[in-house]
Amino acid sequence: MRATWNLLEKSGGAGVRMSDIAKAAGISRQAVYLHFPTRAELLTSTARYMDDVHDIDGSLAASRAASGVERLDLWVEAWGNYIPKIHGVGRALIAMRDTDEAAAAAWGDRMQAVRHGCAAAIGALEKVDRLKAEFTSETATDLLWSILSVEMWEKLRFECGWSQEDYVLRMQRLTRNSLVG
Amino acid sequence: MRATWNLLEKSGGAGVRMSDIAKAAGISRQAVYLHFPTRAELLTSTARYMDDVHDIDGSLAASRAASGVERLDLWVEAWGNYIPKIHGVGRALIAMRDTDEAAAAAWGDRMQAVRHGCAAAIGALEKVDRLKAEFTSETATDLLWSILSVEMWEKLRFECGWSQEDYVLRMQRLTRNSLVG
DNA sequence: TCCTTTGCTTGACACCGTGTAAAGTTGACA
DNA sequence: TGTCAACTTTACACGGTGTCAAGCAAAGGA
Repeated sequence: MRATWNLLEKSGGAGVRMSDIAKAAGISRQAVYLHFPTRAELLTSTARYMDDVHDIDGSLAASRAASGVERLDLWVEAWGNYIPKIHGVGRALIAMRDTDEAAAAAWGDRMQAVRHGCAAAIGALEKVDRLKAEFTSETATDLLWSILSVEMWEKLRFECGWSQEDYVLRMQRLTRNSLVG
Repeated sequence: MRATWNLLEKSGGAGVRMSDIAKAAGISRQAVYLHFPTRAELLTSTARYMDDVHDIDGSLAASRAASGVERLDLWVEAWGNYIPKIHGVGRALIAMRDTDEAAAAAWGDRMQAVRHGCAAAIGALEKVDRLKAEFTSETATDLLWSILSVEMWEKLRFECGWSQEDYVLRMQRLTRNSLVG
């Protein structure tokens, strides 16, 4: 899993074959299949492993503790800064989605978890009556979740050349401007 | 190209093979290669063909004629309503990006054209001094372009279940709230 | 010491989809 | 009658995933 992680990180998630991973791990290609039945399984296991190492729960603690607009800000920051860490695996999983049912499900699950984070931030906003009137909590969550998607991050970071700091700052402003009333 | 179009439209852009297209067109798989050297070439030709049929220039005329905030609104509407028409081909091209250089370039080109549309809308906003002070025209264009990306449309339309009307309306509000001062 | 288990190795192969190649058919047109 | 263009069928190369089988080496218990 560490080999997978390394390769995906440096390649940005594309063009990493099972044989590359095996070579990097110092074992034969077949040996990889002794541990992980499919490529999708290897990727999702690696993702879980990365969550462990990065202590995702810990890094989201600050945002969970806050409330109202501050909570939104902290959530955007926390998740926004987590994206680059998982980006390699994410990209690989996203690429497999079209052809591989298991990959689609795995990535869908992870994104559903992110959606819960978004819903919680929106909930906090509603609690202090600062959610713009035009939104239901549902649609606001949809919007926040889409804005904070990995795809959008990729576009802004790589195609537009934004720095990570810029990204977080501007996403905080964007979400505040569009959701907070 | 019509066969390609049909298939990609009904499949949402995934899982359409050269042989499927050939069958749908009523010719052999090899005959397809007599007309289009590669899959990427077929897809991009189809995209151009669709632009022709849809008269993309015509449908953008209204937004080009307007100015200021109205121009932004009309641009969001025009492009937002064009996305579903090209979505099938777009998805297929996006999926090929990781492995196929030509597909990446073709899709990049098309998106660059969209970016010009975004830049023009931002320019119109600047001309009447309504672009929020926090933005350069560059970063505002980046943001508008990313918000109006096909990926974001997919997410809102399919994963969040928004209707096309909702999508356009809410994107108009979002862009106004976040860009117009 | 022998036997078994565990974790690997090598090598071969099936499947899929893209793309290439070659030889043959059909119909239009000069 | 001959030629050309569009197409057909058949076959194959390639790359990547996943499967299968036989074998090997080290650890550990009886």
